[in-house]
Amino acid sequence: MAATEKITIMDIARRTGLSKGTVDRVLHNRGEVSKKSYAKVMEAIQELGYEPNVFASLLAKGGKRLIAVLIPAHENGSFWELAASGIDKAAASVTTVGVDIVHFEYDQYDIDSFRKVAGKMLEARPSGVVLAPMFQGETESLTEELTQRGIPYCFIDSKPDTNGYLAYFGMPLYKSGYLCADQLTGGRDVPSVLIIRVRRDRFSQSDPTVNRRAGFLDYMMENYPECRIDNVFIDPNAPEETEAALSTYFQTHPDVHHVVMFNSRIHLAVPYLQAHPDPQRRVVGFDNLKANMDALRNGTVSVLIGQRPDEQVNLAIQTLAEYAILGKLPPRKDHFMHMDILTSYNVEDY
Amino acid sequence: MAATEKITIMDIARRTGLSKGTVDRVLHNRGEVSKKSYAKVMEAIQELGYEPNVFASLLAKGGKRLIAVLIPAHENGSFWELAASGIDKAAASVTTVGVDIVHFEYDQYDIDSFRKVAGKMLEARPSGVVLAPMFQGETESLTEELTQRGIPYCFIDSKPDTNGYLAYFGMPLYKSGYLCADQLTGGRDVPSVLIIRVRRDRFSQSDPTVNRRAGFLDYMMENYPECRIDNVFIDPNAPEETEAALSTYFQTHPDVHHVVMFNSRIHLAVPYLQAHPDPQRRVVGFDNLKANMDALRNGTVSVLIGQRPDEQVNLAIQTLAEYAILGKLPPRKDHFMHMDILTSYNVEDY
DNA sequence: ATGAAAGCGCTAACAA
DNA sequence: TTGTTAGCGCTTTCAT
Repeated sequence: MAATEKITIMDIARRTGLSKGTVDRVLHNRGEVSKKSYAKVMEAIQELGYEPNVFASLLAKGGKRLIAVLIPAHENGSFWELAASGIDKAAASVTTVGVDIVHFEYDQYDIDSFRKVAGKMLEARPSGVVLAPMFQGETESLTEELTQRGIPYCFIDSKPDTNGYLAYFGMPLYKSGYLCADQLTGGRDVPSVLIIRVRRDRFSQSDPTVNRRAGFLDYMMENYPECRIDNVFIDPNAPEETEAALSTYFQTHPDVHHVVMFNSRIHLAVPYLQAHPDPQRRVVGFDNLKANMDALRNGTVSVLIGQRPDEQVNLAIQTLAEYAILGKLPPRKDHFMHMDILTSYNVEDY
Repeated sequence: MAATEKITIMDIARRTGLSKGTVDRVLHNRGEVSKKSYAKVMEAIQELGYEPNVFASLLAKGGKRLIAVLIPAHENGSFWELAASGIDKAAASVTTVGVDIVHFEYDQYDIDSFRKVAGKMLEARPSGVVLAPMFQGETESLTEELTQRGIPYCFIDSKPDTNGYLAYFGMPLYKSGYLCADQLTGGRDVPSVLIIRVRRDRFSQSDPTVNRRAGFLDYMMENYPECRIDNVFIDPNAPEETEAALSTYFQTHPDVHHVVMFNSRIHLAVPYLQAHPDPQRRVVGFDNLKANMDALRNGTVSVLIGQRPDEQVNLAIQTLAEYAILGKLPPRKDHFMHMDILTSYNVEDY
């Protein structure tokens, strides 16, 4: 696997009758080299099978590279807090190879904050950036800017329909809805299902869960077309209202035992569900927020589908680091992460 | 997060009035240093917050470090083939920091082959070794030898009751049996269960699945004590016999719809099961062998519990590499991996 | 357009 | 026991 591993720029300098300096110049295309010398060097590189020594290069260059992570601010116990936690993990491993990570946060409901923070981020002149596409238009102009500056970037969580990104790490959304339906029904006919939704999402430009919902509904349509599917909308900022909404619903629909939520907020329904137990009930939600996992443990939630957001940012950072430092391209662009099925029996080691 | 990042051994040499050489000596505990100087250097390191520059170190050292992986030979489509596949993954990332990986294989049913291969492995003078403890006694003497030579080692898959290892990566076996039972029953009472076992395991000194079986039986005892549990033994090398055994069993027990196997060989039962479908049947097995995953896809197996053996060896190698190169100790010794629940709906991105 | 030379921070062999 | 020194392979001025 390892080559003879001895050819240095000195070897190729000698071979071409040029100097280390010139060789270096062609190696980095920094002009100031005659066509002739350029060709000679290139040839020698080929023939000798020269491979640069990363350590020497990095040592000589000195300094550090910067990788920026641009994601929504993490309110406590939110999905993005999980994602942010992947930063430290990545930091630990890339810091040893001379790259630092800066974390930029914006308000995911405020496009201006995104613009502002994105600007700040650019000023830091990062060698790579990890980002989650929240505002479509703004994301587009940002990536254009990045492309212009030759700064590579990775998407996590979801990705737009563009193509200039270095890599993407996320869950296959449509399939996650399908999986969710299967876990909810347990593969058995079910007469009715309640979908709890966050009111805001109803009008949100880009509801990240639409694809997931589509997958869910398709599964139901294909397997249990008779199943009745209800929707209840709640407000994440008004717990009492949530309780009231669910209460009202279940009073008129005591026969509904299957409950599902497509975003990471199933924990919002937990207080009501826990206060009104139903031995026949089955509840499925998404993402391993602490509150969700607690609900799994105490039995209020049956199954959680997880996507390791921390691992997503970790991988994105690693990919960027390898590219920025070693010029190593990832084997493929799109990385659909495995969907983890969590129950009370395997949640502990997650 | 990033310190001023400028302190070199030269700084600490000046600070202590000693020379680079001496500082280097204490940095690497290579004796030849007076207690006094040692203390001074250590203090300066603390105060200045010195952190070695990996690149410079690696550049100066030159050459490569070696990490050896010592696991059973991987017959095609076996569990150990999966583990072995983690080697390449790890290789790709550690090779850039100057470490090579050598893979040693032995016959897991032949203790002599283990001895022989272990000897060869030692001759390669690795800086670290990854191993799966198959033969208890031999493993013990090998680890003693490694300790003597100051070579760190990690266990994967399972681990003995010793303590000198750098880290361990594996599935929590007892809990995996518990989880398995829950997936098999779907949390509903079940009148009877068939456990398929490999005959050889019956007398095998160290059946890796005993703990798993214990977890399974405990779950059943606690939740469905009335459930009848049958065992059928099969021979992995005699497919017709397997078919016959299952056939005989199901002829006399047509009412049994729940089937489970605790090792990675559920695929051995697939031909029979597929030929004799039962819409009520539920089958649970372990490990993501290709044949098992195919059975998941075609519906013969309902659930597979996976432990990412490739990830286990990858992590073990990474840990060893970090330790061997950077002297970085892992945050903890024992790493119980998450148990993945695989169904036909989430098997694709695994 | 090209060459010479001074490091980058650390290791290791040799002196002292 | 300690200090000195010559690299490791590459980058980057600064002359030429």
